[in-house]
Amino acid sequence: MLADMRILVVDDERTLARSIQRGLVAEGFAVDLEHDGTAGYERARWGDYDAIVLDIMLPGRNGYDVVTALRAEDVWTPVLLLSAKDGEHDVADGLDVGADDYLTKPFSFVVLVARIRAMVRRPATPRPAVLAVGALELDPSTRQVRAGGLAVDLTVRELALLEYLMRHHERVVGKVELLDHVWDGEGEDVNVVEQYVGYVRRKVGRAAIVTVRGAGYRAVG
Amino acid sequence: MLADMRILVVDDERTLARSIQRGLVAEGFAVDLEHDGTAGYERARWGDYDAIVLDIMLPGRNGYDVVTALRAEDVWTPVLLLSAKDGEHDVADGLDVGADDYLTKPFSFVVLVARIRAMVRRPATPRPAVLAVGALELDPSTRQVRAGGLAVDLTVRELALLEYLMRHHERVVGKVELLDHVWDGEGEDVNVVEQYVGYVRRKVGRAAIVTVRGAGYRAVG
DNA sequence: GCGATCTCTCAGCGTTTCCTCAGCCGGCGG
DNA sequence: CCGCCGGCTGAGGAAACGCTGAGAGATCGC
Repeated sequence: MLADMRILVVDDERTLARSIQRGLVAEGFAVDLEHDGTAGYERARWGDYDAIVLDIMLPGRNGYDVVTALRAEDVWTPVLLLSAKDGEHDVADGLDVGADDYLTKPFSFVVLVARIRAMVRRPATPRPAVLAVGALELDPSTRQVRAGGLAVDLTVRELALLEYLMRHHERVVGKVELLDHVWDGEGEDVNVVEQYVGYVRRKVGRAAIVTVRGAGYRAVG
Repeated sequence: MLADMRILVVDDERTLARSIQRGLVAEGFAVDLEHDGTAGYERARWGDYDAIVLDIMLPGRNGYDVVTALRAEDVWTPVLLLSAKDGEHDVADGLDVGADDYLTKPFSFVVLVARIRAMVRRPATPRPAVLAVGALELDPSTRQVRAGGLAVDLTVRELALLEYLMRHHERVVGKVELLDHVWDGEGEDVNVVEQYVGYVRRKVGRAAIVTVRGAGYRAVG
């Protein structure tokens, strides 16, 4: 079952990288090492791996960057991020950006293996290039938005807001959550969110975003 | 964000359990203690916790056993296992059986807290998407409720009440218990509960919630 | 430097929601 | 038969919630 599972490990702490490699090899994986972001990215892009273990803090380009770039290049190899800190935002951001899982250092080796196995087992869900919810379409790469076929112009904030709502349209998204992810500020007033929901509604149509009183908003197109 | 995070700690080493409790309380969690597997299981099953810290070696039933039983009962509260030995296999077994994370004793308290936070944050274990009791369906993520197929609109309080009743539909739920869990207030009047049961009944149908005189309510759909 | 654009704060408004109060109903025990 | 207790519900005021117009800084291009 593990025959021919190829894993790329990108971490600049060479001792740690080595020991991860040794451990994974003992588990039957074929493991390649890389020690900086740029090289890691190139290798991940062409290397045909089954999984990538990626440190966030890296020389060259950081982990988020590498994942974003890979996903933009249509490389959907499962990525497990290694994070030195355990602040909430970096983890959430990593997952947002297209990583599949994460671990906080220091981590247990057994857990690492379990996570990798789970990740590989689980069918990779390539994110579609453009988001579509009902009559709404949003292409993150070109920043173009169409509502019911016709193009609308959104400012940066408006777009970020709509994109987040569309990425999570299957559930109700709370205002504080939006504040966290779209405004990445802490002590702000949720009224900004309301104001911007208003702006977006005026541009894409009132019905595209429904208010769920006491809970938040939901994109329905 | 930590407001109202309830944690159950099950460990037969009372000194250790106490000190974990003290530490977690200082971190802003509400913590209950239990010292053997059987009691721990019962409490975990009914207690509506946000996370469970569970020793593997326990009198009564062991940790694996408890997790397995909980998962079988459809309780998906995140579980962190505490293992005394650090052979790898027992840990892997624990994760296989449905635990979310584990720590080997002795562990650092900071790590424990970080793991708990991570566990609670991430929807690791698949919680079944919708609750269903008789003709009632409730989807917590979209906050949608259907009674006999047709959608009904509930306010925040009404929804919380119905959700609690549905999550515990196999037994009668007392008014004071509802006051505790749905209103998280102390010295309130149970009349609020009666009032809201009335509201919900009007919306989802009179028969969905039966009154058990002198005892409380029960969701039957 | 100056206007245009964008972002965010503030205050006010109408509406919904929440909770309290008080009266009502109905079963049950005396 | 009557009174009591537990449960139910209509009414209404207070508070919370969500939306929006106005406008002040900030930023950017010209």
